[in-house]
Amino acid sequence: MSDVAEAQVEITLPDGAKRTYGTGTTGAEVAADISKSLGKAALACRIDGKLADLSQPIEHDAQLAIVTAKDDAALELIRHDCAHIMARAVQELWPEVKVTIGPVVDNGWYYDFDREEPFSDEDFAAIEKKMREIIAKRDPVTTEVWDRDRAIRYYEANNEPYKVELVEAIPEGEPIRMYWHGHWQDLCRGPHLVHTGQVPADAFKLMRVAGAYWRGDSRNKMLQRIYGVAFRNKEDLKAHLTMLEEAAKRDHRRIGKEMELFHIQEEAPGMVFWHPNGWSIYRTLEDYMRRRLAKAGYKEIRTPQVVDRVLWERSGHWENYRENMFITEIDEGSEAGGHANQKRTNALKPMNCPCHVQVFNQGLKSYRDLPLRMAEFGACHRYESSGSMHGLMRVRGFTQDDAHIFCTEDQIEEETARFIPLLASIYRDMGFESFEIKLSTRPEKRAGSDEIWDKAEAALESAVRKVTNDYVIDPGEGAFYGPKLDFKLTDAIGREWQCGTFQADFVLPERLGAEYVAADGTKKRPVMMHRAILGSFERFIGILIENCAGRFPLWLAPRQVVVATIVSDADEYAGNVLEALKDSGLRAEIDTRNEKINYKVREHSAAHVPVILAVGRQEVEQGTVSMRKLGEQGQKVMPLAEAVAAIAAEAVPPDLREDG
RNA sequence: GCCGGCAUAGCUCAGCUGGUAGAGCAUCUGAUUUGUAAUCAGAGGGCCGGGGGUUCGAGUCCCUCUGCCGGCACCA
Repeated sequence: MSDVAEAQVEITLPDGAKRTYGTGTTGAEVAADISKSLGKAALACRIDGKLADLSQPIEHDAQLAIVTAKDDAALELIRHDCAHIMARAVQELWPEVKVTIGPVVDNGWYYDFDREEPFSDEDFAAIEKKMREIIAKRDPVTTEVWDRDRAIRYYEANNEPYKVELVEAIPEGEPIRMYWHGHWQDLCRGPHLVHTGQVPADAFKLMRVAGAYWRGDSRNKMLQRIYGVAFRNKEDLKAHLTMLEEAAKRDHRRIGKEMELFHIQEEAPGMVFWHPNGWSIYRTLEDYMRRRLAKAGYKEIRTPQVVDRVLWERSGHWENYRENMFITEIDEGSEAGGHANQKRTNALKPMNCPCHVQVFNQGLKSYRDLPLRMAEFGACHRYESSGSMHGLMRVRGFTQDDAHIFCTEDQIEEETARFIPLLASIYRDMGFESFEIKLSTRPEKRAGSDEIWDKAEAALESAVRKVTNDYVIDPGEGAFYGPKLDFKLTDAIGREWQCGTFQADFVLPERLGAEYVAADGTKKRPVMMHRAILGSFERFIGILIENCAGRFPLWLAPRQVVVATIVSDADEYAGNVLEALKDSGLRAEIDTRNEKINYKVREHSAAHVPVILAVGRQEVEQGTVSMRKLGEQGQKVMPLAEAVAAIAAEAVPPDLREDG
């Protein structure tokens, strides 16, 4: 032991400087040694790149970096300590509450508690106050590594059953780290700040309380989760709260109401009533997709929405998906006098694939027909659980931009390679520049031989690589019937949405007996590729609304132009302007109300109308219009024909533009 | 489905500890003919989400159903 005590470690700092200390020195000591101010500012450290407590002894030569408030890691530390400080505050206020886990999440943290009484908004104020008291105390944060039995006994003695479970779950060989924030104790991986006073007292806020299952399993008890946000300083917190307000303003449910796009009502939860403005967007989008798919070699079809259970039994949906299906039962034959009350059970289709196989199965298919790309704007219904519905984003009745590609195993790669650029181009046209690709590979429980999985996974991956090396693999996350690619796009405020998908299926063609005649004259099974780009029209329009905050690009805007009169003497001329716009295929409306032009401009601008053409006496005399574009200050007076041509040119859908 | 919250005029919301409803915007009517983000005046408008209960009396308290909101779970 004495050898060790005398031994020295060489510490290399980020600027390359080397310093020598006794073995077991700590980051705190080194920081204080470098300078008094650094010693004070130090929050934590990195030992050989790994974030660690300042109090952690350094036993070997190491790279050491001191983490201060400027460091990116500081935020995470602050949030993590907030979680502990909040848990301590809660237990000081209500000692009977049992603590569980409290990780850092985007912008803040949460902590799950087991408490009989629900937390109320009033409780939040009390908890925040208590947290500030704890911060003001500047209680030191200390840590020890305990052995498992001791930790378990400790938590049993303290009546913290969840902590006992957590300790038991820590894998052999991993340290069981106990932390104290002052007198209050928690099990934690760490690292933590040096003392509670390093958390800014004015830069955190408790946001909301929500239910959450213990360990995320719905069979377990529901706990109460308190979410909070924390930042380096008051200004950042304020900026974040402002950002949340801005995000709320682009909520598609709110904009949908304001712009009269759609509504949903109690008698049809999760089903959309599209209003004229919303339906205009929908149809414009559908027309666009129809052109894109036709150009990409897809044949559009249409299949029934109500189908006998027999088909669902054959496809496997009856067994695996029934609880998500709308089922109808009707009496047949009772009136005809035959067998009374024969029941026939149908289901509303939750997916289009079985129907598409039926179309494929009509007539004998040759290998020369493959790949066969069968597209449908398929109206589907799924009985989604009541708690999962959300505006247009998660509904029970929706229409997919669905297609199935029937092909040979050898064609999977080529079809994948065709699909990805099509998807990218469509996303770009919709205003989304970037997206992520995820490859999900074979799960434990699966159908199909290893050979075919090997082949399909390799085909998907190789096709992706032709486009980009920027993709992630999610092992074991594939469907039981085949591997898949998922595509996630990023919207204007940085949120990600999974829309596109490209999935191989080895099972359904088998179950529904799809086959083709191969070149050698034998019958073979095709592989089926399920694929969608938008996902569903409903959800995608929801995403579009939030992405542009209701200010649609001209080609998608439901009302492209409003002609607004300044004086009633201009009414007749305004009518002519309207006709000219409509003749050019533009969606235009006229506003001859007895209101000031200020009023009209304000109202139509608020409604996100892209172009307002104001006409007064001057315009009538000169045959001009005064054009005002949304988002721009001021206006331009120009001859009517010129204005119409300019607007019409801008309103051409992106796939039909000359400049491509 | 689970936990918590919410449901009042077309919209956004107020209505304290129970005493048969109120504002702004919108709508309608009238005046005003107006030059680029709100002209003025007046009027109409509500089974207070549905059902049940407590009470002399319920928008307000209790139970229940439905829907919505925030999460969680789900999303072969």
